[in-house]
Amino acid sequence: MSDDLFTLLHGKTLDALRALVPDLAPELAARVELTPARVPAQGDLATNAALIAARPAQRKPAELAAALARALANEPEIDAAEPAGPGFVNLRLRPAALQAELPRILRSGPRYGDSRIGAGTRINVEYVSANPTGPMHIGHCRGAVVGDALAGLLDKAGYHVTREFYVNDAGAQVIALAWATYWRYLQALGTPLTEAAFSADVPGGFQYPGDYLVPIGAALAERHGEALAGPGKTVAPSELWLDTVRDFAVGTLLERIREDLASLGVRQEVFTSERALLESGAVERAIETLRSRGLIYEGVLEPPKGKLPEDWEPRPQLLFRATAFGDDTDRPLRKSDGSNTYFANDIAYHADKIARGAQAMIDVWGADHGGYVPRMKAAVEALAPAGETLQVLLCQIVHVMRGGEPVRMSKRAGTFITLRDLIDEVGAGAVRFTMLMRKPDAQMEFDIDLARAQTRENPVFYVQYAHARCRSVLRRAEASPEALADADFSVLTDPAELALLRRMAAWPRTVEGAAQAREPHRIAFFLYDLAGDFHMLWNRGNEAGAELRFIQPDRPRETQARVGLVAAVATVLRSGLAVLGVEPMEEMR
RNA sequence: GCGCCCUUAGCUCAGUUGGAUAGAGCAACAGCCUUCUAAGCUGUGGGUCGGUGGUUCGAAUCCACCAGGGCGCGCCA
Repeated sequence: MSDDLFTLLHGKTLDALRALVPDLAPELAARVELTPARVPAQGDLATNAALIAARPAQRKPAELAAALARALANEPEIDAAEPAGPGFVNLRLRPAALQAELPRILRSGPRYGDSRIGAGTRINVEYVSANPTGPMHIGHCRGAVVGDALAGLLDKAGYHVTREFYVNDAGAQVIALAWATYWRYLQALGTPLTEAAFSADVPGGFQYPGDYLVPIGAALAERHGEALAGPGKTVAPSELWLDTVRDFAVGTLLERIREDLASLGVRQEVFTSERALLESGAVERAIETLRSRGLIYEGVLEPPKGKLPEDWEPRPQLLFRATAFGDDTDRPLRKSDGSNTYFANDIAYHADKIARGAQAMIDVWGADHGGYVPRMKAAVEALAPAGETLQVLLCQIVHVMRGGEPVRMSKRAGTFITLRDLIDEVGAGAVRFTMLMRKPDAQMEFDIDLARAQTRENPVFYVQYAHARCRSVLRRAEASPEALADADFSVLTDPAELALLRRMAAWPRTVEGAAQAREPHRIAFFLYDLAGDFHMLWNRGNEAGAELRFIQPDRPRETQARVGLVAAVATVLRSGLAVLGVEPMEEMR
């Protein structure tokens, strides 16, 4: 835990409660909360402690609350403690207690709000994990941003985070990619071959007609000349070229994906190749592990309820007993042609993550994979030698809006918006922040015009503007945060200043809550609120009389304290933006 | 037919894991610049938290049923 104001007072509340109710059960103590007051009339903080403990202590909540209030009122940080409502205790802090948070912020710098709730738990966050069959488009973007911000959040909360990308470079879709690239290669050699004519030769049907493979085909032609083609630059047997073309196309596209991700500020340190995993025999090993636990059998599944696939027929299959772990049905591991299902590969992949040391895993997926979650969690539960866990975050669909109209996208028609286009148009920071202003399990509209707007409507701008204003003051004041930490902050007594202090004091608590809930969007909302508090105080400095201007040459004591306050705001804003992976702006003119 | 997600102000959305009188922004109306960035700030109005029951000191939050929207439903990824 951090040693911030909230944590300190939460501890004191629990101590006071235990003094009144000595045999308080730990699970009840864990439910005791200290939360910011909803309305100013209730003071600064409120606790539900008496409500939680009243029943086991066989006391009336209001009476216990009164006793608790009397005890807490003696604490030096607390100005007043009063029982309220059905059994709450409202606490009013001494301004000094809030002011004391400022030196802590200024001395901690970007580490302010760091928490140890993660306790160094090795947690693997896997996100994006697109097929390397084309450029990143906007559909991949939300998962990339949410995963990356979640990783940043968990890192700040004291977890040992691994950021991972699973490269789906095995299976039918990369074969299809190889064929499409081969077509572009033949074209680069000068073979006049229409898509229709070529498609007839492609097993499983032609895919990936997009132009982005043209340069890759050309590069192959340059590197290999006619060596991969048949006589007269025609289609050669695939044994001759498939591996070469596939590896080259996948490698090239993956490199491009990494570049796109980097321009979004996403940097995963681990890229795991599905194909390498398969070639290592990992799938067989994982299945053997499950078999040794009696969780693998040969069986016939019930037909799915509702609409039946036309070619459905009962067939014995190699099955994983997912129902033993809460799934609706057992799940197949082998296809009818004898190859492994994607699920089988994924079991091996998660076993691999565990083998590499992951104690907890988070997968960020698109909502269309929702039906896959129970079986994957079942598999991890079945594998986990030491209780390793899997959580899956599903990101709902993003609808892109421009000029008030939905932007239609079709991969086939090549009208999808690439991630690169989006970043070029609105900027990486705005893309990230905007994506994080929604909880991931709700569908969202991404309004391109709004993300670019320079008004309060646009939260990114609003937060950046607050930071730029802070920096402007600090440039003028020419003071270092370290020196400001020694200022006399007792002059900060205006309600607007205290509100800002209260907000910043809630930062460590916000980090912990967001990390535990796996909800990075809470950080974005916190920053938006903090920026609002700051803009308000700023404008008070423009009022007649200007009592609250930060810099007042004839009042050095006030100036020192207020510039310290501004430095703290800048620090917390930077700290929050860093969690979200957004670069703070020094100036906006 | 079944499963998962969503439904909160005219619009876009929060709601601190069950807390007190449900909050922001936009839009509407009324104000604030000789000043540290007015790209900003202040105020006013606006609600049957989709519906009905239940659980308890207390429900937007948990449970059941219903309605609407989205996603998915042997061997695709």
